[in-house]
Amino acid sequence: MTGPNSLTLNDGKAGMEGLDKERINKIIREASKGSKFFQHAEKKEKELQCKVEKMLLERKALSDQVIKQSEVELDALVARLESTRDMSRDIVHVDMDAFYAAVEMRDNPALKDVPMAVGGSSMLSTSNYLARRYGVRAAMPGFIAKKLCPDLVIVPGNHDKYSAVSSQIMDVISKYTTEFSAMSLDEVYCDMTELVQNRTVPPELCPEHGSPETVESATRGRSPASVQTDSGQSKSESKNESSHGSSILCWCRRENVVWNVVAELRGDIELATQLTASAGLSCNTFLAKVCSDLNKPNGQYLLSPDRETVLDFVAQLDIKKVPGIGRVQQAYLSALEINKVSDLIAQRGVLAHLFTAGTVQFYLATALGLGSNQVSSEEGKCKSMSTENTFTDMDVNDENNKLSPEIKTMLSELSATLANRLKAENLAGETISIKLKLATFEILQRSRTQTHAISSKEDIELVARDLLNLLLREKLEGKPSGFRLTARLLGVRVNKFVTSTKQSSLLSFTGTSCPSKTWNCPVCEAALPAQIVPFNRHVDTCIDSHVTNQETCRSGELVKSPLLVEETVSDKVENDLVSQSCPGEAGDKENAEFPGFDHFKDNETEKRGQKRKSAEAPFNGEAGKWLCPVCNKALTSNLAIFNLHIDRCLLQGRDSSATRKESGGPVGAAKKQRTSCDETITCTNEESKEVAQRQSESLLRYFKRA
DNA sequence: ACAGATAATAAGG
DNA sequence: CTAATCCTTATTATCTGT
Ligand SMILES: Cc1cn([C@H]2C[C@H](O)[C@@H](COP(=O)(O)OP(=O)(O)OP(=O)(O)O)O2)c(=O)[nH]c1=O
Ligand SMILES: [Mg+2]
Repeated sequence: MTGPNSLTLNDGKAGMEGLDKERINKIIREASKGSKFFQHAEKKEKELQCKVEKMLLERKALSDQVIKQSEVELDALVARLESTRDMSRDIVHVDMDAFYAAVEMRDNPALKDVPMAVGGSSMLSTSNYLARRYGVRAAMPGFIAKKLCPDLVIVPGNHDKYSAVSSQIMDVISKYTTEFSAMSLDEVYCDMTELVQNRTVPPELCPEHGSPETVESATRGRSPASVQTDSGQSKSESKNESSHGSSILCWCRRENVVWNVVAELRGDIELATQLTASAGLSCNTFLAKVCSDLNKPNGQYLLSPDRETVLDFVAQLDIKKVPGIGRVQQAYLSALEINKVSDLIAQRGVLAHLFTAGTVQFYLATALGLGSNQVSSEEGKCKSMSTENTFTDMDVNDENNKLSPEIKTMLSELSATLANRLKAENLAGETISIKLKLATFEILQRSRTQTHAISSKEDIELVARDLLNLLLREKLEGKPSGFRLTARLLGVRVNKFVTSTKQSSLLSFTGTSCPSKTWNCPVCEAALPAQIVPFNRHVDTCIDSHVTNQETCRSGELVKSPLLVEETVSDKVENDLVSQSCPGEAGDKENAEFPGFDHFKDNETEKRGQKRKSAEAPFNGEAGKWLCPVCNKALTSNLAIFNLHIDRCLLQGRDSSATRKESGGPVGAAKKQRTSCDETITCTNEESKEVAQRQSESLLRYFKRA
């Protein structure tokens, strides 16, 4: 049972039909063997096979009776799904052909007739159709592609250029409909319903049907089920090849009008960009997407909005063609001898016991050819932003088990670029994650939700470095001294964005302003002269008014705490920073652990120095220290560091109480990724309402599907 | 029971 | 000669506090 994995060719992509898969896989294998990547891929493959085996055991344990029973129960769900079928809209999926590669070929005619790919020797983003004949495709390392096709020309990508071209494409589409949404630079869903209605003419005015006879125009893009003998065939066929203009004379029938409109759209895209697009025409996003692949490149495929036609169409589909079914799902399903979409229905009674309710519902909806017919409308807002870098293997820890300088530098750079990108979109987020890919290709991630949204380079770096430190501690546990954790990738992500009015609230004290001539007030953002006493006085009053005015500010109590703390600061912890003061922390004594705040050391001394002179103490009336409301330790009165400490402390509290609880008794519960479906569709009487609700909720979710 | 946080997995371009 | 991306979203399981 060796299914497809990262070590074998993924065909099934447009332009990759009928290749010598045998030969190609041999070359890939040859080029890969022994590498760390290969070893990791093998490991993952084994793990997957293991899970598949487990599932098969569960499958074996199912009696025919139980399966039958589930089938009956699932039929209710099928009926419910069926009742949601809506084929009234004309949904189109537009997908540029070999997009990046096509742009490069357009701009450099020397690349026109050679196999080429965009990317580098390490990784290709995509390839042109000539290169695909050799098995060269996206997500393949360039050096392996070269072995498959020694004449392959690899050109570096230019994302900005593709982005600009993408904008042109969107401009063209916006002339057709306002209801469209871009899934990527080269993919768009459009709702053409309205346009189609507007451009449909009455039969008596139809160029083709002046007379009553309704002529079905068959084209290359006709669905198999509806191909029939008709007179318009040759005309439509040739039009389809040429790809622009209206290929069908008839403008009185819905399907023909969509066909013509989309042909026109694709023509306009080509006029504007000199690039070709393919399109799928159907009644929902799922079907449209599948269809857009069928006549690639530079073609279109229409699937008639007819229930039987749709059912026949999906039934014969290879399971892997379904968007949402990737290599893992395929492995599970093919092990169950489910290879076509029709098998999903046939084996629904089995699926019910092996997959989650959501997955079963997704499968059934798929088999019914159902999908979302809503494009655009809501959201459009991004939910996370991340940057990551791959580098030659690098030690994470130095000889003292501190973060190595190289890693710190990486983290600093990543934080900077991420902060810039956040700033460009005026975003700030509460959750910071780091990602570490070890030299073994194993991926580790850690995240922490702060009590406030942050966006500055310094804030991001501060939290990210803390997370990385904690991860390092964790991974170093029980390891002999001298052990090095070595990584090949480091990444930083920010999510849980807050609304723009809520962001830049109290606590996003940006260190960026500190070295400059002016400092920005973290509350009102006013630029103030870089003098500590007046600055702090300003911030003080700002915070006071802010706290009282904004009860919605969830960090309000944390902000107030240091202000309300009585002057009980113990002087024993002089220069403490966060990690030293947190309970249970083996603290780093270096201030250098807090990047971007070196200048704060100066500020601290400046503050303290001036405080002795001045009666006006910033933030609190005492020795430049605040008390952590959680652990009661005295801390520097640096807002960012203070907040980091609190976030950490809150977490620590949770963790340690959890540890206490757990250590009291045995903790069991084996993990189960695919739960058997006992609490799902199968139910009786009272539970049914609840389940129905859960299902209809997830129904909505799953129906979005694109 | 529910909601939030976390970490891993899966999938897509 | 080496070399296996980068970015975004969703789902799932588990654990936590309420
Ligand atoms: C798979 C992949 C795609 N891409 C980019 C490059 C592609 O040109 C672009 C669109 O992806 P696709 O639409 O999947 O591929 P394509 O447009 O190159 O070819 P076609 O549609 O004709 O099959 O996405 C990446 O940048 N990284 C990746 O890992
Ligand atoms: Mg494409």
